[in-house]
Amino acid sequence: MLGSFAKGLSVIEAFTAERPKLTISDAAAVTGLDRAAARRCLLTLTELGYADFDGKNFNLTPRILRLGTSCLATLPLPRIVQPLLDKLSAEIGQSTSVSILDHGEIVYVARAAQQRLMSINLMAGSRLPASCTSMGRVLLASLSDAEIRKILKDQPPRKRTPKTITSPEKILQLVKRTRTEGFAIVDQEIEIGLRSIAVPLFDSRGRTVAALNAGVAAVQDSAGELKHLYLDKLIAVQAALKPLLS
Amino acid sequence: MLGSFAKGLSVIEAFTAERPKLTISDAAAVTGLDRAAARRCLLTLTELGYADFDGKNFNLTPRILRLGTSCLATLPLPRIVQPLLDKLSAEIGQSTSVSILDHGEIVYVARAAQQRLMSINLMAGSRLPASCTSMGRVLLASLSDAEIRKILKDQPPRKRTPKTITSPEKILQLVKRTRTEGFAIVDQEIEIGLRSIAVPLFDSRGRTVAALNAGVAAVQDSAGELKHLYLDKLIAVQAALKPLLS
DNA sequence: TGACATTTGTTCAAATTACGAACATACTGA
DNA sequence: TCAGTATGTTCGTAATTTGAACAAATGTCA
Repeated sequence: MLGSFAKGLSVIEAFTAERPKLTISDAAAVTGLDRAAARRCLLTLTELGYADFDGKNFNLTPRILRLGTSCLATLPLPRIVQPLLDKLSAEIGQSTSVSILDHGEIVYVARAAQQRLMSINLMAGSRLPASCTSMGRVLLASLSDAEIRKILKDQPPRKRTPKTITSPEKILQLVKRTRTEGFAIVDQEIEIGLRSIAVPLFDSRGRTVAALNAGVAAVQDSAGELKHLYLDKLIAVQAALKPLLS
Repeated sequence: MLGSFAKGLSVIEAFTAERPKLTISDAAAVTGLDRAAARRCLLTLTELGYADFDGKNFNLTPRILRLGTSCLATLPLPRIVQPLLDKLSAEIGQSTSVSILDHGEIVYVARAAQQRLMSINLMAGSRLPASCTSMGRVLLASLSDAEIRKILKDQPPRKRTPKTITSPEKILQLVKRTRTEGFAIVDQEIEIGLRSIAVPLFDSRGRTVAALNAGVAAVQDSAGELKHLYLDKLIAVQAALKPLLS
């Protein structure tokens, strides 16, 4: 285990949208490193061109995107699903997305946006909690109950709207239902005004590798209508993609 | 300079779409590290959850996206430009994008795709050479001639299509013209069948911070028509964004 | 099939590097 | 202005990395 490598990575992760600029002390506080170690990491990042230093604050440069993007590029998934996603999105007139699971979070890997529904700007690489999203529920359904419980325990669901379900047992129940029904509907749990329906995407061997969803403005359709309006179309894409995914 | 941090980062960059899986020896060969060093980096990545090991090959996990995305999230740009980008794209019926410069490459930070024109799938974080793209020419125009020459020398333009201009002096001339005209048109230099027109995006102090473009299928409009069809709309967005960018 | 060659992965003492307590410097508020 | 606090930097010590040497696996030819 290369200690300084691990520390350096934690320093990179310390930069977020809320904290785009960090001083040495900031970085030390966020990462739990001492100031000297944080300084060494930041100086190294700067020397390598991954960060800038204006005499006071450090901030990441676009070069950092090479790291994350080298992985998105690594995934064959986006390229395979994007055409079908665009087609589906145009067909149903709604935003559609594909995401994968990373511990307790879903990570968007492809997206076909129709109009901006959400206050936050989702793009490939964006993350949302799995427990309160339709794609998350569908992805959790592919795990064992024990794994789901561990995730819900390690990252307790936060109440993002008054409708967010935060009880681990209730979520586990909903995930179990998703397992038998083959889809998940989430009603304004991530953001008021937004409902979504998701289905799993299977590879050719039948393993869940991703989730596909459609997001709909709450004013448009009721939660109950989502199934009748969109499930068939989602299932069709699911079937079309199955032989294409390794 | 934390050596093992630097080496670790180079190992992450060794993973690409073409080489999504690497053995220890592969990684060593690509990065120029010796096998022992490459091994330590890969094992560390695996231990931290950034990579998987199947007994033979290593591959990156979605967790890696936290690194790159923490930077995209860092940029206020995507969130500011996306709404106007969507609007522009719908208005002109063409794909539009915003990118920034990173050394000799442009990095997409936001995109509103209308229909897939290009064979490659562009998304936030994608990179293309600056020298043969309309946004790249516009961004290069904000640099000094010496800086441009250095970039063209360090990363010699590759012929991507028969129409790609690769002569450094010819490119410099085109960039100079872009400087006076305020826009750039590139005709099938990045991919046959694709033309594009770009303008710079200025912050409130008048500094070039990004570029905005529209990509058009070559069958639709001639290169000459691009200016009359789209330049006004691009300029309008440029003006609308100027006070919004710090 | 077996023996040789080559490639890949792993170990460990030597050498280099990182660590962090201590020091210096820059703020901050009374 | 000055004490108090927070932030940044240095340097001897201690831990980590290094890479040559070894072992294991894989490929190849008779």
